[in-house]
Order: sequence, then C-alpha cells, then structure tokens
Amino acid sequence: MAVTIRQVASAAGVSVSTVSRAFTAPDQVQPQTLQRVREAAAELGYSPNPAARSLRGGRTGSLGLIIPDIANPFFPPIFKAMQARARRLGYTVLAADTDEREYDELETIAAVSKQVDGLILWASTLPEERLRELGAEMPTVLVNRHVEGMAELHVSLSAGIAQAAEHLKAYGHTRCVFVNGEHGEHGRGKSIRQVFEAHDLSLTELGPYEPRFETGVHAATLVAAGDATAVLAHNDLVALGVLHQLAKLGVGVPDQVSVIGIDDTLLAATSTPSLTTIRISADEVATRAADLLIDTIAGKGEGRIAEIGSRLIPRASTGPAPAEPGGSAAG
Amino acid sequence: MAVTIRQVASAAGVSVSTVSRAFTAPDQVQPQTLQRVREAAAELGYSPNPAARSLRGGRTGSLGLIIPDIANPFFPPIFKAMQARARRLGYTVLAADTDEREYDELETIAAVSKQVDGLILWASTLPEERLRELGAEMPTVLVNRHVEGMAELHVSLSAGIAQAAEHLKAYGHTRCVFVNGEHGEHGRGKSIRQVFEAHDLSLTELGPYEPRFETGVHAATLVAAGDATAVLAHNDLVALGVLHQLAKLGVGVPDQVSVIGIDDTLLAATSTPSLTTIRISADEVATRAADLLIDTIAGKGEGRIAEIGSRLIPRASTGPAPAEPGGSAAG
DNA sequence: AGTGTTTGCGGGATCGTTTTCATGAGGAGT
DNA sequence: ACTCCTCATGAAAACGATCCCGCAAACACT
Repeated sequence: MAVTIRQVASAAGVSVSTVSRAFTAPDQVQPQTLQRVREAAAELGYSPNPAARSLRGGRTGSLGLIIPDIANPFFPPIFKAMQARARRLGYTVLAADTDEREYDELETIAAVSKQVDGLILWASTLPEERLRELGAEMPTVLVNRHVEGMAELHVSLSAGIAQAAEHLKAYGHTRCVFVNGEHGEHGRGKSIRQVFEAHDLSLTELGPYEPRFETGVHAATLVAAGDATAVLAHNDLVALGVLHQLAKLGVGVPDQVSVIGIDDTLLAATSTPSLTTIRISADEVATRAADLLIDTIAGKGEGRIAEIGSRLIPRASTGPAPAEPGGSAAG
Repeated sequence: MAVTIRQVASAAGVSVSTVSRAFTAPDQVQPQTLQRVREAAAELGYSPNPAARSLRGGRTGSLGLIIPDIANPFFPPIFKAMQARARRLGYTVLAADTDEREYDELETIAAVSKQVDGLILWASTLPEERLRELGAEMPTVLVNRHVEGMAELHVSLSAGIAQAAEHLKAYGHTRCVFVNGEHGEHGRGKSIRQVFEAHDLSLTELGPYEPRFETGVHAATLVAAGDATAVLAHNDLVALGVLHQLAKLGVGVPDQVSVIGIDDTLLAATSTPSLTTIRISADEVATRAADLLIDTIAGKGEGRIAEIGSRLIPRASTGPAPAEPGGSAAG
C-alpha cells in the first residue's frame, strides 16, 4: 500500500540506511547519492512512516496541549498560533481539553501523553505533587502554575491592569468593581486590588463566581444598584454579560458606567459597544510555550521561567466618569 | 523507561502473546489468566505503546479533522464534541486548520493524513478530482461537499431558513436583505432566496463579501440607507457587524430593523441585543461525522450521505416590523 | 479406545524506521 | 610502499506490539 524506505532504496540503487540518512542527516551522504535518493523518493511519493519512526526513535514529533476548555474563545487562537509555530519546527500539536472537569484531567493527560514528546499544561488544576511526577516522566511546560524546577510560562496581567487603572483614572473614575469569576488562590483578584489601590481607585470585589456570561448579568444588576462607575470583569465573556444587562437596565455604557474585559477575544472586538479589554497576545503565548517545550524536550529548558505581558486595548466601552451625584440624584 | 508488554508477560508468568490478547481480545484468554495479566499490568502501570501498535496493526486510533479556521467560533464546539465522541469509541481527534488558504490545504492534509486512520474534510476547497484521489487512498468524510461515491455529511440550513422566513413573516416583515459572505457556488444564497420568495418576502442580496465582522458593518450602512426591515447575515460574526453598525447609526434593533445570524455561536448568545440565529447543533454534527468516518474506516460507510438539520433560535434581535413609512401607519 | 474438534497459550515473523557497527575505498603522512 | 584516518555506504539489530501458526490438553462422539 504505502511506499516504504525499502522501495526507495531499491529504486535509487542504494541501501535503506542510505535512504534513511538522506532524510535525517543529509550531510552524511554524498551529494550525488543524495540527489538520486531524493529523486527516487519524490517519484514514488515516499514519506517516512511516523509510527515506525517514533517506535524506533522514541520521539513522536508532536506536542500535547492540554487546556481547560477549547470552546472558551481565548484558546482557539492560541492553538492555531501554536500549530503554526510547531509546524515550522517540525512538530504537530495535539490539543485536548479537560472540559473544566478536574477529575478528567489526569485521564486526558494520560491519553495524550503517550502520543507526544512533551506537554503544555494550561492552568492545570492538578496538585503540585502530580505535576512534579508528570514533569519527571516527560518534558512539561506549565502555564500559570508554579512548581519548583519545572519549565513555566506565566501570563502576567499586571501591565494591562496598570494601564486599565491609569485609563480609568484619567477618565476621572474613582469607584470600581471587580467581578471575580474564579475560585481558588490563583485568581486575578489580588493583583488587581493592589494595582487599583495603588492608583487611588476604590475597588469592590464581587464574587467569586463562575467565569460565565450569566455571572456578568448578575454582577451588572448589583453594579447598577451601587455607585461604582467602572467595572473590570474576570474575562471578556463576563464583561459581555455585564454589558448585556446594563443595556437591559437602561444604564448607558460608557456614559454612566465603563466596562473592561480581559483576554481580548473575538467577543470584545465585535460587541456593541466594542469592549475595552486587556490583551494577551495569542501569538506570543503560543510561540513562547512551544519554544519552551521544545527546549525542554532537548533538555535545556527545565527550570526556565518565561513571562509574557499584556496591554490595554481601549475601545468604546470606557469613557469619562459621569458627574458626581453629590447633592443631586443620579442612579 | 516505559514498561513494555514483555515485562508484563514475565511478571504474570505468561507469554507476550497472551498479554497482547488480554488487551485486544480478552474473550480469547481464560478468565483466571486474564486477571493475572491485568493485575500485573496494573501494578507495573503498563499501557500499550501506540506507535508500536499502529506500526504493526496499521491503525493509529486517530481521526483527522481538517477545518478552514479553528478561530472561527463555529468550530471549537464541534471539535470538542467530536473529541468526546471519538474518545468514547477509542479514538483521538487530530485537528488542523488550513487557515482558509487553499494552497495550504493539500499540505496540511498530507501532514495529518499519515497520522490518522481517516479524514473529515470540512468544506474543503479542493477540486473534486483531488477529493476523489484522497478518498481512494484513505477513509474520508466530506462535509458540505459532494463527490459521487464518497461518504458525506451535509449541514442543511433549509429548516432553519424556513423558520426564519416564517418568523419574519409573522412579525410583518416584507423586505429583507441577505448579506452574502461567501464567494463561489457553494454559498447559502440560493436556497435562502428560494425559501424567502416562497414565503412572499422580497430579498435583496448584498455581496458576496468575506465572512467578516467588517462585512456586516459595511452591509449595515447600506441597509440603513434602504427600506428593508430585516437582515439575514451569512453567519453570526457578520450579523454582529450589522448589529454594531446599526447601533452606531442609531437604528434600533429590533424596533426598526430585525437581524438574524447563522450558526448560533457563542457570539449570538452574548450579544446585545442577543441575536436570533439559526442553530446547527455542534453535538449532532460532530457525532454524525465521527460515526460516519468510523463506519467508513470499517468499510461500511462509503457512499453514505447523512444530513443534519437546523432550526431557528429566536432571541432579542428580531421583532415586529416597524409601521410602514408610506401614508398611514400599520403594525 | 480412536478420531475429530475446540480451546488456551507460546513461538516467532513482521510492521518501517533508526542507528550501531563493520567494510572497503581513497588520501595523507612518513 | 606502509600505516593510519576519514568518509560513504551497507548489513543487521533493535524499537514494542500484533497475529498467524502450531502444539498440547480437554472434551465429544462414534
């Protein structure tokens, strides 16, 4: 059925070893022979069988990307960019999502790990102990988790948050709300509080809730009843819920309340009004993660920690704070 | 490093053949032996090496999903659902996108096809001839393309379109616009025109353009200048562009103009106003496609044609047509 | 008891590569 | 002319599983 190295060898009048070398170490074969082999291979339409190759060589040529939820619009661009990067480096990307279910994560990882040379674990919920074990078994890059000695990539929101704070400050806002869409200690809440308070902005935290549209809807109702003039949401999806509910309640955005999201997904660019948000570059994240993993596979990445930044993308959902309700009424 | 079948065999005191059988054909080995093998395997943490397995057996246990653009929010839920379905059937899904670049498609397919048992080609742009060749080489399921004799899955919008027409009709609309976001003969325009005209709705077609947000923005400007009261867009993304621009122009939705999208992506549910759209069930599509491919791999799917339907999801972007601007008012 | 059939298991070839090792040709250095 | 290297190539042993055969034991039937 498929054409094998043997057929190429006999067509080119050389041994299989030579054909193999022609593909994996071209400089070890004489130019003239190399060409004969290449011609024969091209003519027969030969290309190496990855199964045989990985059986023998122990490497599969694939990278595993484990993410919480591929349907979260934040991830597809990352997957896409990583695939592009990986392909140029001779790798393929195998993506699998854990469906946000923690108890599935180990199983998913087990299924994927046998087919790849290394793993990128995005915001894993596994206990540190397990991560350590995993790292011992196979090259692993952790995104947004810390385990001493492992390769890690951290997506830092601080630059974006600082810019958001400045942005709001410049518009005259003073009372802000953060809609926390995440339980647990790895949340975004702490650094947001610090930065905002450093900018002299009061910050009320709602939640923690789940990072869903409905969370934003719920939060918006609370916001409308309060006196805050700016909302920072856990991510774009939550921000969209806020936008949606504020519109329904007749609260003008950005005239009465400004809204800021996080992630800069497609949702942010296409909403009405378009959403000011904190962008994390998918290209950069994907490229760095892939490179870091490939380095780790090569044995020179372990323990390295990379950090990538973020920045505010001002759009139409933020604007000047409304006049103070001081003595008169407003709502 | 990794534990092999041989180690399990000696631990269980049986031959490698028996261990292999214990995993691939448990009914051919005595219950008592089976248990011994299983215990040994569990204790050693053995699991078969997929590379060796596929080298010998010729099957990889993976399905290849080739899509135009994974960043299009329509696809992630499909990928996700297919992964879930495939996993339960003992398969893995390998997704790759062609980045909407036709000249990359063959290359992408070539890269993927060696690592999978079969291919699902979503709206391939390849000429019929190539598809036929591909189908001859490996099990292939075509989505939304027709090539005599191949397994195909067709996503039919007709039910959804008919419901949309009825929906608009019931609201008193008479003049509609379709924003065509797709070049070529496989477009959605023709059947939409037929159905709408059958419902006595006049339909003006704009385009064809690209299926992008900006397309909707552009189209909305034209719509606002015309006298149509309803817009059907090529997909949700385009519809969102329409929504966005209408808001900017001060045209009320749905008070003055109703808008309908297609795909029911996350975008539709989270927009403001939420978008009435035609839903294509990701679960159903993914399940049918996966099943069809697996049948084809088993040799009993070739030539089969499956069709899956669609339906209207009414939300807040559609409503009664505004009173006629003519002489008198009527609703 | 003799023959035939089923059943459970082991031996070993096999899948297509990579990779080590051996070989022999040619060149350089003495 | 002799040894010593280098270099291109070939032969053959892996890699880890599957699966076709063959064998022996157990059983059924005459």
